[in-house]
Amino acid sequence: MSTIKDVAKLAGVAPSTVSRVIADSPKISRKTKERVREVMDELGYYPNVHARNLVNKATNVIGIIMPSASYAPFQNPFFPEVLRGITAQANEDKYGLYFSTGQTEEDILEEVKEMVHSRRVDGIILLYSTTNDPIIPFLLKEKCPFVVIGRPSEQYEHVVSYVNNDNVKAARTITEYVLLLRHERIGFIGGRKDAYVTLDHKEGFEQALQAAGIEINPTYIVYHDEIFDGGEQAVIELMAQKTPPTAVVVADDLMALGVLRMLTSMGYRVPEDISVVSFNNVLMSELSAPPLTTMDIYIYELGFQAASLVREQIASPLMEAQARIVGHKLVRRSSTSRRID
Amino acid sequence: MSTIKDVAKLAGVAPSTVSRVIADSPKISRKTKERVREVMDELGYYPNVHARNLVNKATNVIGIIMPSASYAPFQNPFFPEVLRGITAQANEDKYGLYFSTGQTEEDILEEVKEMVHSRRVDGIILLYSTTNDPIIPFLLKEKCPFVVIGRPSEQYEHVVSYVNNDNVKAARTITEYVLLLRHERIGFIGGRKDAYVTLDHKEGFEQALQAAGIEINPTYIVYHDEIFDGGEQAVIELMAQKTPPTAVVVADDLMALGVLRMLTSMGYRVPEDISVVSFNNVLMSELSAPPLTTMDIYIYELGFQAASLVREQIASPLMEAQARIVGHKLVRRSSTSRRID
DNA sequence: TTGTAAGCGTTATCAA
DNA sequence: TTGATAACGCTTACAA
Repeated sequence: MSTIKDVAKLAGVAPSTVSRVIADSPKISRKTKERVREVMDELGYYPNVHARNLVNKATNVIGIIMPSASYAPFQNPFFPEVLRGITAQANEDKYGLYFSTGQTEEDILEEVKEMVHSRRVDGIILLYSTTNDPIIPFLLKEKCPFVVIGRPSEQYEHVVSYVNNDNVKAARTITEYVLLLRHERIGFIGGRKDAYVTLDHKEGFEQALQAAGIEINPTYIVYHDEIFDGGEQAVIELMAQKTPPTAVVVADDLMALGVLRMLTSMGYRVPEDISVVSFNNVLMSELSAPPLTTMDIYIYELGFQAASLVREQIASPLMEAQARIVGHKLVRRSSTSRRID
Repeated sequence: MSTIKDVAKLAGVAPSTVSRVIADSPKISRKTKERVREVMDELGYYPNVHARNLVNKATNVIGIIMPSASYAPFQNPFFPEVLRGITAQANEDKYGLYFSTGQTEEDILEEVKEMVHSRRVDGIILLYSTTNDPIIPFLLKEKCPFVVIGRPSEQYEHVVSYVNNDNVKAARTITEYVLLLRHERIGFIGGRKDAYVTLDHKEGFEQALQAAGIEINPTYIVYHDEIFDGGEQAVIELMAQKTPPTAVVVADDLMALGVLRMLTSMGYRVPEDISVVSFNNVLMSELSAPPLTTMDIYIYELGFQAASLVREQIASPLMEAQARIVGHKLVRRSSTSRRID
């Protein structure tokens, strides 16, 4: 494995000259550059990243923090899709990606500390957002550039950068759609209770009901973490009531598949007996029976924007925090119909 | 940000002593260790990984190579699941994960070269295996420890380590199952033609037919890359024939969902009119209508074993190549039934 | 335009 | 058991 010195010697120049050629410094003559480059090719020379990072105090690597494995994560196509967006932009920017492997929340916090203190990464993308996440204050304290996908607590709203959907609005809209279909008894199946997306969905859901003058029935509101089983559980809770809902708003497409399955097994027909809507528009939502009416939130774009925002944060560390809101779009399919009495 | 020198000064020892404390060298007195550790805590000291990697010539990082985005990748739950296995084992072993971001095959080869030459990683896991992949000879030439998930070409069989299923056997078994259900006209929908898993599936499929004394009908064998659409396309090709098959063996659960959908839209009933089997047993295969009979290949285990194998390769570079075969298991559900004429 | 030399934060060798 | 000191491979003043 050759070093900069080998190249220098063979090219008959000083190591610093080779370094300048690598950086494509304008102060080096074309002739020298050519000669040095030839030698580099000949030797198959690649700069040692560690030596380079050591002096540069930068790594060109972004740390990607996954939620703890205990929480829905990799099973849900949300993550692969957001990663696809991040990957595309990172590749564009010549950034590398370093992944957290922690299985528990404590693990992950430790990993983040290590990433930052050991200078493993120049910036971080958090793929989730929950209340009271100790990682956010930590990153803030360390002045490490980072972006959260989702949103921080109100407390940090103006100091941390994030990429999010307007989940309140999205939930409000999808609920309004259900209301327009003449449904009045509408259930809400939220995700993990400490995720901001859940809180925001609930807020939008309630706004829609209130605006329609419909009283909020707390027994119609349930929460579940687990991806399919959660949906199935939730259906039991909702449908066991004396006057069950005629429509449900579900946190996530995958959970909605669980809902569909349980409903079907109970003998309900969707959408004739009960309408189902959800969020995310992952591929699967189109293939279910019936295909789901769902809110597309442009997951790929969330990832793409997060990567581009973290690049900006790294480039200008003094830049103030920035929020980017990605759009959403209702995709009408066949899991919803007008209520008939 | 404090360095080893700061710690040394504050603790009243030499930097080399601090280094020994970090390594928990037995030659350092307990008293000194305690004092140094206190100071490290006080200062919030973390070793700089680049300085360390520079002298150690090791990184404790594994490179993960995804297939090019043009090939089915992230959409398919196979990848998240295999990653989950890798992550779990890597975390255990205190290895970090560095991801490729390349979008094209050339991109990816370049990235691999950079990873290896720049000493970014100690070893590599290839998440796919295709014929004529230039990455394998490259890694071999560089003597970089690596493991492929899937298998290398026969040419390299004894020199590269891999973790695979016995895909020939698995395909043979699932085909035999279909044969036992009295089907004789059986279609085969393979995946990407240059993937070894496809070749092996086909081999097993044909073995089963031959053993049953059934002639192989080339018009019953089709290939498709794209995940759902491929399944749908394939159905058209297969069912448009004068005597269409009464059962199909599909490369992948997701593709099978496409198959199911197209079949349904054409008015065929599954399994009454036509039986469908596939491979992988991803979560979704249980939720389809009807739930799929599929071959579980223990994807998580593939990832887990790959990570543990690459660790071994890194630890003993002279160790000879090793193959690990993960089991498989037929999961009978409702997409198959006895042929009735 | 190029070369010399110091320094980035570690670890390891050799003395003490 | 501990301390000096020389690497590791690169970048960047500062000189030339």
